Amino acid sequence: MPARDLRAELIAAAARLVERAGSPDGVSLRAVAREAGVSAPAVYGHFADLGALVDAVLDEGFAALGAAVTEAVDRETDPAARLVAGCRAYVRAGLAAPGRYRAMFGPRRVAGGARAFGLLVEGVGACVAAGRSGSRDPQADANLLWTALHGMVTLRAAAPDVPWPAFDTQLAQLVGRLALLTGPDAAPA
Amino acid sequence: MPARDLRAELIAAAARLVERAGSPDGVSLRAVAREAGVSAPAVYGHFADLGALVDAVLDEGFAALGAAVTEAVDRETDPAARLVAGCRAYVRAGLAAPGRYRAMFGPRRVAGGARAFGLLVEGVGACVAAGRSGSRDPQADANLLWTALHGMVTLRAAAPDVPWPAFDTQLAQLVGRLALLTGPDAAPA
DNA sequence: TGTACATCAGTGAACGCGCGTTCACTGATGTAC
DNA sequence: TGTACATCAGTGAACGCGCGTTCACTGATGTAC
Repeated sequence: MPARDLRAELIAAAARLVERAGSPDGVSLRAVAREAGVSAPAVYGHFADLGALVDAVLDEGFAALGAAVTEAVDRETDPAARLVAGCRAYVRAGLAAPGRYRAMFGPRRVAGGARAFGLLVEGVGACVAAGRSGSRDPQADANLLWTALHGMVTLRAAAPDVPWPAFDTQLAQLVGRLALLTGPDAAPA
Repeated sequence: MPARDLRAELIAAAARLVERAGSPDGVSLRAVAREAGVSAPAVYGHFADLGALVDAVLDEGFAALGAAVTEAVDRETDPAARLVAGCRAYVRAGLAAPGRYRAMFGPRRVAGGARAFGLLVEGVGACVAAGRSGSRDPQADANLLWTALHGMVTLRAAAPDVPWPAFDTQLAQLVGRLALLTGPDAAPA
């Protein structure tokens, strides 16, 4: 193991700047090097250019998002509870690094989001199979759900001063109504 | 009336660049001047600096969004139809200039969004009063709705290549389920 | 109507700055003998 | 163990560029007489 892993340090430094800027623009290679305490040309030893470095930051973001959701889902057994837990983890993970999340779903990129969507389709499908959801089109309803979760992350991040409704309540209502859950996890009112 | 209204032309040019960049960063004063066919110092005759010019672009965006929603709502009489029409207009207007919409809800700013939210609360309240919605908390449900509409704009804009469900169907389902509509505009499945 | 002048929106040149990228270099680490 | 050398990650100086902003200017438009 080397004394330091400059590649990882550069990604971490760039992630901090992306987080601050909420956008890949406005992050400069020189600023990343400065943040990492290293000269600017040192970056070229690890990344072809600034674009590759930012790509690495966003890829890591998608990996973290997927891991958070998977981990949360795996902690539950009941299909509806799994769906709710996964959705909660998605929004929480997004809001834990809202600037990076925003950049992940900015112009170009996004490809990594498809994995999260796949998990949602599965989750809704499992609820239907268990008789816990009235969905007649799990794919379409998972789409509604993803749309709403994405909105929850980005709108709360954009306006942190607004007195938003309680997080868990709002999340449970979105999932309950859009995934047409029945039983204990339904949240009609 | 002057031969040309450079102020308006600068706002229009800046709006084009914001649209292209999807972010206020990455738009430079010199680029705006170039786009407007004018020298860079000419900008200072109309705006204090680049920030003020971008602010004008975003303010105009909020005004356009509000006008589109109001106009659509005014074309309907039935409360549920008004709500659906207003929501549809919101998403359509956002997707008509997704880069600008994204910038409007980026770091700082957003204040203009409160007006749209107010219209939504009114709309849900009117449905409740007319017995067309089962909502027991119109404010909270309007919040859910705004969250979902915002997600619909930003997620579709971020991933235009994804085969999204049909626009009107998806919109009607979101509104029907989140505003708890009953009757012809309900969209349970 | 014709001339002299004031106004003022927009210009072109210039400034200092941070940027991405290149290049020859340095100096620490590891290997060969 | 000790010395000579190869490797190679990171440095510092330099380049050309687009940026925001300033300044004195120009030249068209409108007014006064």
